[in-house]
Amino acid sequence: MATKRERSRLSPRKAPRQERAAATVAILLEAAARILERKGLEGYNTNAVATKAGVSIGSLYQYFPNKDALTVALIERETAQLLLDVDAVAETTGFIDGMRGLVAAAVAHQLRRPALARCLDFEEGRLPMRARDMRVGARIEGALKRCFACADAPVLEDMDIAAADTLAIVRGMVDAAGERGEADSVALAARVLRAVLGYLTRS
Amino acid sequence: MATKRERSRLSPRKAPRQERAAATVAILLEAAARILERKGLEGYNTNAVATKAGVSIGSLYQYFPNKDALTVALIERETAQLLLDVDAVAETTGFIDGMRGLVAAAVAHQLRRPALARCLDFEEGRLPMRARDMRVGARIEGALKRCFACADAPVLEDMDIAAADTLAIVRGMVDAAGERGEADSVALAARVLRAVLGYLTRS
DNA sequence: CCATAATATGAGTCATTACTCACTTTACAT
DNA sequence: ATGTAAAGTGAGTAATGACTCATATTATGG
Repeated sequence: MATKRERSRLSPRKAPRQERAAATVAILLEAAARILERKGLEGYNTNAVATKAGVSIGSLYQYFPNKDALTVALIERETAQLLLDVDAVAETTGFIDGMRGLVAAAVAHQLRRPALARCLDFEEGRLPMRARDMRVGARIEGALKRCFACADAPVLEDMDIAAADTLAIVRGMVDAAGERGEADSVALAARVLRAVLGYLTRS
Repeated sequence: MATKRERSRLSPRKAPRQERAAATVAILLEAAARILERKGLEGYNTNAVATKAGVSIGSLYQYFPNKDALTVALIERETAQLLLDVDAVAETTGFIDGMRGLVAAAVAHQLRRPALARCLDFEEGRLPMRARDMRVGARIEGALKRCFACADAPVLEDMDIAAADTLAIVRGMVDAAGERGEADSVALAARVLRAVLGYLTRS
């Protein structure tokens, strides 16, 4: 971590106008992802990203004003599908089905690229991301609370705490599973659902 | 992260012989802890640690051959009490009491210095620590499995998976609680125990 | 074609940081 | 007292890594 210069801008420097530029941005993001999952935060630096992308360091800084902006863009790319899945659960009616859907979405997300997800989770905690409401965790908590409001949901003392705990259980379990290389998402989702329902329904 | 030199030695360079030296080592470790919990991994560097400790950088390297060795020593200092507590549970007889004891130990550990524990957890995953068996997680899993073997324990399909999942649930919940500043360890321990027992006893 | 904007390049700059070493100071044993 | 080993010092070294900028190449509209 050399140079602690401006780190205020987190949004992209400029949008790519031509298809060529869009491709460059995509390649840069994928290179960043690969480095993070292979070398971890330790080996994650902009020079390495540019090299791995086969793009000059100057091009990287055409689109991202600084390293954190690149990280944020990657977080957004990685969580896009998860957020779609989470929002889709809003359509579901019923407590159990809702919970099953949310758990399945979280498991699928984390098992897609476990090491990457873990690094980005850590970075998200450090970055001054835009409004808390936009953060992935907060949006999942919102979906959880909607499930808790279903007619067939168990009675809960404090929905906020229940949502936070549920999210923590899911994150903890899928994170650990990803780390030890577990790949069977069906079995994992079943166990996570068991833990979550056990927590929520136990008197 | 400048210089990627020798990082093989993880044990202290030499033991302090005089009381003065032992004090210096202790001060260095505490300075490292404070920096980690205030500035995170980002601001954690040996020069800063030495300065905060009011000790010269040279002295730091008298006792720690490299930065990782310092981190490892800090991990050992921080987890010492936890491991004592975990081993003490071995005396307990009975499944429920054993689980209660383990959960209480984990909660107490993480709430002691939440931000620090989180950083060290992350670092432990990266460091080539001595034998897996020595790692904190592995030792807790061992204690869990001993609980699972109690006569009054629920029947479990796969103890290894159950232990790993249980540890993940505990870690996830206490980690999240620490992050959002929850301080009531009794309430937290109760909820964690509920989650764990819910997971283990649900058919 | 040509003008202009968009995109791409990469050597170079400068701050940061892990770590060394020649040296001084302090404590202890005899 | 004094020799010796332990402890402490901090300026300095070299590597690293974020980021700039002058310049070159490519695309697009007229």
